[in-house]
Amino acid sequence: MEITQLKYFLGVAEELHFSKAAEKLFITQPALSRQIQQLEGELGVILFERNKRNVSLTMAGECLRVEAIKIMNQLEFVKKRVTLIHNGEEGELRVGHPGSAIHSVLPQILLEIQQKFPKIRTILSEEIENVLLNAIKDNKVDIGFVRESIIDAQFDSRTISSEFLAVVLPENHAISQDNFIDISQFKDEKFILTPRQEGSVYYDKLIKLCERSGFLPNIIHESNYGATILRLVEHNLGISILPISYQTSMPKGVKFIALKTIPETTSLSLVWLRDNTNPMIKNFLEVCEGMLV
Amino acid sequence: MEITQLKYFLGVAEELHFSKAAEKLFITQPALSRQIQQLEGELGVILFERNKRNVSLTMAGECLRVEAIKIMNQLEFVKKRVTLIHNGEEGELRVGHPGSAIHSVLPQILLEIQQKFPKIRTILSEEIENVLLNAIKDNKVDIGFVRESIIDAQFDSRTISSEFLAVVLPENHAISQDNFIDISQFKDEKFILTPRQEGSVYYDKLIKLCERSGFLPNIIHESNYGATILRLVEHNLGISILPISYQTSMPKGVKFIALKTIPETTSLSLVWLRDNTNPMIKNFLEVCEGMLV
DNA sequence: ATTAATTCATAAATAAAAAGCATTAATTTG
DNA sequence: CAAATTAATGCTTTTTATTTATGAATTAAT
Repeated sequence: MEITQLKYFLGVAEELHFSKAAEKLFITQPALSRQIQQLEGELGVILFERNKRNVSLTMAGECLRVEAIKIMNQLEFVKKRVTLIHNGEEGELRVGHPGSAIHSVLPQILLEIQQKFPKIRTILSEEIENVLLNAIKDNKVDIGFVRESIIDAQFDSRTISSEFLAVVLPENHAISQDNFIDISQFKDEKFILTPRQEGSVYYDKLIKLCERSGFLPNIIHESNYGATILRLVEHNLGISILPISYQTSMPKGVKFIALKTIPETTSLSLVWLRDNTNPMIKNFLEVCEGMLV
Repeated sequence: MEITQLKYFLGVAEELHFSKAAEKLFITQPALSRQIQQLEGELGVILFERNKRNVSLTMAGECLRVEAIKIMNQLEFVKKRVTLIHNGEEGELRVGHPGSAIHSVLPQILLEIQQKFPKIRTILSEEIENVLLNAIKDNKVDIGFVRESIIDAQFDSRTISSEFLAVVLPENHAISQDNFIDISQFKDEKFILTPRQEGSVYYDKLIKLCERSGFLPNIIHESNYGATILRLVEHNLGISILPISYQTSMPKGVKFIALKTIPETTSLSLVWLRDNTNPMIKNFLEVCEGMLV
């Protein structure tokens, strides 16, 4: 049994006339007769009662008609769906992100994805950088947000935004925007930073920043979560350096001093496995770039 | 897209190996590769990620796999169903019958049908003979029970049983089995019979029976329904002649006197339209004959 | 590093299937 | 009864699918 045969069968079932059906199907009448005979032969069933003048469906034929219509519709449906998936317009995209992203770009991006590709379902997982990268390698996550770009042959990455860093101080701290000159002013402070992770460019960048100003930060607390760091600063447990975008979710008891020189910027990149063929990655990137350039 | 292509696709999707799949499908590997390429081309979608050493399903491929399995199962289901219908083992059979049949053979027949062909659904309609025959002609009923056989070119019929007639008397009637000789004994009685219908052999038979005994019955009531007639007899409104099988549903206040000569028998036949192709008719007949011979 | 083995893709040849054309047989209509 | 209609049949051509043979890329082994 072939789809073409079912199509022919439905043609005859609709017209109840071989010649007319053949015309509609753009084949000759004998070809059509043959195919129906063949279908009947294979099924071992008479589908049409034809008595030289009238063609009508048998009960078996009527049953096949109903079912064949269903099958044809299902087939059409599959074609459409498969195309959507191929074009990355439907499916599940597993997005990993650091806690910080949820405070900055992620909500807008997800909103935009929802609007442009309503059939894409995003599955978010918040992970610290090295866990996230491993998840991507293990194909548990399709695409992830990381600070600074990654140098690794198996990954592909694209920088989607760049922002200044900022010193985060408790509100009552002596130094403010007005009397701030350089971060060397904080050389004797206690620092709360993200933990040093294997291969994390972001951490190294922060350390180098201090080194260039002639001191090594005295790190007394570590936390992966920007929100936690902000709270610690608020309670006078130390100061920190964070991407400026955290300012939007800043608690009342802290203040930000933006660092506005070129080396004092941090970039946000998307990273994915070079040979991950999930077609949604392409569209996800497009949306991200379209929004953040 | 053809069924064969889907079958091939599922083969590869299962093995994830073209050569092995080809072997299982009893074709050569290039033939398989070609068909998959063709399918991909037609859908405009890549179904397999093949990198010379590994074959894996893309997301689109995975979607097609799931749906193709459904379609193949549906196809198998249809094949079976259509065969059942063709063999008259499934479907609806519309059976018309006179009221009398429900008191005699019909219950057993339906039970037997249920057991032998559990997928056949019977739709009963009780009709008096001429209405029933018209319903059959109009293809509203597939097969019907009638008393005596029908002489009509468009019908086919088969006699399935034959039984004696019986005189039905009120319990207190002077004549009983002991002193009964001949129905001429009832020549002065009031009769309750079925109504005279166009072309009804049964009615004519009853009249002839009386004529042969030298009288014309004095018919004072008519009713199509044997049960009604029995009640009328019970209440002393007259006597009747009915097929002996009514004895099984005889009320207390009546008695039966069987008429045991050959002309005093009545046959029960099944009648259907000669060109009704409902395949269940054949099986229905078989069951009826198997039971009642 | 070279060789052997595996495996999917491609090309040309062959086989199979489908479609077309011409015609027939049966039936209906004027 | 002739003309028209319509599905089936026989034969030919065209199209499609399959096979055979081969190539290219990759991995594994000596």
